[in-house]
Amino acid sequence: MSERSGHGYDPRDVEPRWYALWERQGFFHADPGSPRAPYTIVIPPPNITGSLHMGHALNNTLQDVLIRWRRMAGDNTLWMPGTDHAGIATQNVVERQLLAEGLTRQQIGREAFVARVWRWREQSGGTIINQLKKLGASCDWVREVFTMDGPRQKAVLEVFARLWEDGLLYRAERLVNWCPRCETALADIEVVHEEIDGTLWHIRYPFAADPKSGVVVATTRPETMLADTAVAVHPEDPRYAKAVGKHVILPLVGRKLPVIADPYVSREFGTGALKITPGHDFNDSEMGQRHGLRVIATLLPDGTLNEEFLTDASGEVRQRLQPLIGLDRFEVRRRVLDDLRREGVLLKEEPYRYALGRCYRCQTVVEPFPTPQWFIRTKPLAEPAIRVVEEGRVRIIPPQWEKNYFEWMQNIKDWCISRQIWWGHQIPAWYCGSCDVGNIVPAAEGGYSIGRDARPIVARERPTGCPRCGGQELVQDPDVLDTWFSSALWPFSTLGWPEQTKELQVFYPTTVLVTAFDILFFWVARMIMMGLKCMEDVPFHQVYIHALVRDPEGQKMSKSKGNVIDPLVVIERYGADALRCTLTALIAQGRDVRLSEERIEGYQHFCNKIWNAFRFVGLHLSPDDAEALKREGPPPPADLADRWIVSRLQEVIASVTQALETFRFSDAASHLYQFLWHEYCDWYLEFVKVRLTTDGDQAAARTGRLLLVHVLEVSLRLLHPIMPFITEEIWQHLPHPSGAPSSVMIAPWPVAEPSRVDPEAVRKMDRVMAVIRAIRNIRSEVRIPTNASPMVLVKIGQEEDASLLASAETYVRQLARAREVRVGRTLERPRRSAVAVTAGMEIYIPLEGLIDIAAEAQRVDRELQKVAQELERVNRKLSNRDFLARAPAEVVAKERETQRELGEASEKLARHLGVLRDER
RNA sequence: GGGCGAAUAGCUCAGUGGGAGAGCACCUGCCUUACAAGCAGGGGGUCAGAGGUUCGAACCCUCUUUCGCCCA
Repeated sequence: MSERSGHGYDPRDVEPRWYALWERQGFFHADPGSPRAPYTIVIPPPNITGSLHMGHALNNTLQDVLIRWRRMAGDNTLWMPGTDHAGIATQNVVERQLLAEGLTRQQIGREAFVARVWRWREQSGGTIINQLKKLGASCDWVREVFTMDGPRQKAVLEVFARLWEDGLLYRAERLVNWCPRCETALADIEVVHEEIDGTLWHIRYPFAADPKSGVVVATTRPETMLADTAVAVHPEDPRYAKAVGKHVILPLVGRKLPVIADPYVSREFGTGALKITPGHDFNDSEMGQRHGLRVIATLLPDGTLNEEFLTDASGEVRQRLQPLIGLDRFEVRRRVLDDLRREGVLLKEEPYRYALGRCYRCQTVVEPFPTPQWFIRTKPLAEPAIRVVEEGRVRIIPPQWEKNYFEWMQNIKDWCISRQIWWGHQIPAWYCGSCDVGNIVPAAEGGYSIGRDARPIVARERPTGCPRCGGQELVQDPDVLDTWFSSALWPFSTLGWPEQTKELQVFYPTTVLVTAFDILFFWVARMIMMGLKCMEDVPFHQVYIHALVRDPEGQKMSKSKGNVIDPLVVIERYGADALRCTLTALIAQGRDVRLSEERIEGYQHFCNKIWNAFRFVGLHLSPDDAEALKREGPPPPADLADRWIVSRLQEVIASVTQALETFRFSDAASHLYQFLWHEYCDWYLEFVKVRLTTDGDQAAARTGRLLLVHVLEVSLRLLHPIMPFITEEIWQHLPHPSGAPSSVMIAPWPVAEPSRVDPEAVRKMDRVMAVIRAIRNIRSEVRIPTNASPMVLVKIGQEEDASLLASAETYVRQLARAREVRVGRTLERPRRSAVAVTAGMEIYIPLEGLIDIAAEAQRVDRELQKVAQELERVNRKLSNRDFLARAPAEVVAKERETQRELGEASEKLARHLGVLRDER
């Protein structure tokens, strides 16, 4: 890293200082008693095991931009913070700790384990909250909640009971996605599918009646054959017409399987014959139901082979397969393949690409597994949730996500909500130890499991007795709820529901939810369903869906790839403002953010630019100036440059505000970047510098100093939501009227004043700047030494330009480093001078022998070519009769104007080129 | 297999029918007292390809190619 020059902006001591002050002053706190319009955002609760990554940084930066903007705009803003208990993830963390001590959770028991997780949460669960503070997040921290705290537990119990009472919950044995490592069921969407290069094995199942022939099936999971209960073919497949109705013998096991016909079978896949395993495959399970097939589960919850598949096997088979019992399913696969090979029924192995499902938490390959679980009937909840989006009561931004939402909602499956883990909301269902005792199955280490046909007693609190038999021995369902169950209640549980709190009344429905697209189904869809069910109203009016942060090559950032950019490191090195500005500027609707340190460095430079502009402004501001600003506010413009910058400021206020209103974060950032750097610093500050350094009009110089402060002050307010720290640091140094707010974060959001918009000044300054640019261009191209001050002649085409250039003469002279600027309608180009044509004016710079005339002729020729090319295009257009007849009049008029300008420029350049060539 | 999206300067991306843009990178010249983390100037594009609609297409339609994501 380069050495700091000493003039740079150093965020490291600035940022923590202001954050502490804001928090201490209570600026983040929302008052439900306020009469102002509410504006609410609930934070996507970060996982307590988490540490701030770039996804969080992006997501929370955007929320903070919105919240800080609306707070300044006068809304009663509530940014509701909290954390998520993250069932499996948190349990995994604490189990790993136990493992390091040589313990398992089963050894210490459920109660001690849960106590230990709570202890871990007290110590480490707040890490990410402190990291959010470093980012500058202005959450209402005194309201911080947790998905497992008392009020949130109460909300979960209430919703569970209501769903039960309304018939939207059921407990049943179904094939579910099972993670053998976590030993729990997963919801369908918690399974991540990944294409892999695998193998398709062809296995011959001999006919029972004629073992010399048979049916060849193809499978990617040969070990599941142990649980096969049929072979299926397509009813219209001529290859197998004679096989249907016959029986085959399952190799290795010896079980007799019927050959059934089902139109579900694809004739193109493999051999056209499918082995059917209702206990280990979702499609087979459905087919099994249609044909009344037996369900055999060959695995234990940990993925090892059990003995069930041998129930009807002969003693000989039983003995032969005994060594497989207790082996892991993938080892079983290897052994089964060996055995099949030995028996000569493994006919073919072909490479095959297929999708493999893995646990989204631990990447273990999931296994379809029949177990009793709790499900939510989602269809009745999904219908109204679809409707509110169709009707626009919930707006999804950008709207292309609506399609995905509808697609998923219309094909929604029942939601498996029970998890066989200990950390989470334990299911509020009890079973009677008297009349239902047969379903309470003792398990290892004093635990128990609940049978398939148990009769649950659902209640908001532990029932005193069994409502059926009065029995007193009740045991609670050992399962806990899917973490997303409590997250689905977040928009109202955080506000105190089911209590009818003031907060709930004022801040629900929330205004906008900001989240990444990857949890649209996990979270957003479920919040809409639950909000409508429990609150009878939408949980939020708008959902802003943003993309993911990736590395410069577009790869997902991950620790294993080593391409992670740690936001905390970035904040330490470049400051939170630089990071926030980068993320805000790079986020474009629907596109992933490709983040590199290089980009962040660019916005660090922007911080530095603003800081140095402030240093200049501060340096020239006298105590009298400050007093005047405090007393009277900004002065009226003294000249054209003043009118120009004030007018441009109004346009920036309007465009930044509009960008934020339409969630175009990057537009807001780039408008401010462009204005502050390329208009305020590059031009206005230089104009004022001219006034300050020449012995001219002292009043005009003073106006310039005051307007520099004024424009900066307003810009800082516009920039504050994106870059809260540096704007506060500078804002605090600027003079403010007495009674002004004590912080920029509670200062009013700027409002554009139409009366200060001055199109004439903008148009005129554009001409002045064009002249300066043209002179600079010549200087650079013909290599006039930097310290030389040549004479400049400007031949004008319209009288108005005479007064314009007269009034701006010092600006032109100093910013273009000209000794003298002579303006006239009838000026002749001096011999041996450089020439430029711009804005209808001709600019001559006599070069007194320094010039290489041939090179200058070449330069002018290049310029002429460019103009001629443009002119050619316009001429072609204007000679098209159809264009003249059919294009709108204003478009034609504009083209005519362009034609006139280009024509003049071209003619002038051609004339000068001719003269230059003669001068050679 | 179904769906969605993308392809514009070396890179990252704006640009919803009427003069191809920005940031970064690159080249040239400057330490000009706010800023070298800077200033001034400059070069650079068959808007993936083909066809269509239109007076006019980066933009609308169709097809093709390539890439990404989601669902099965």
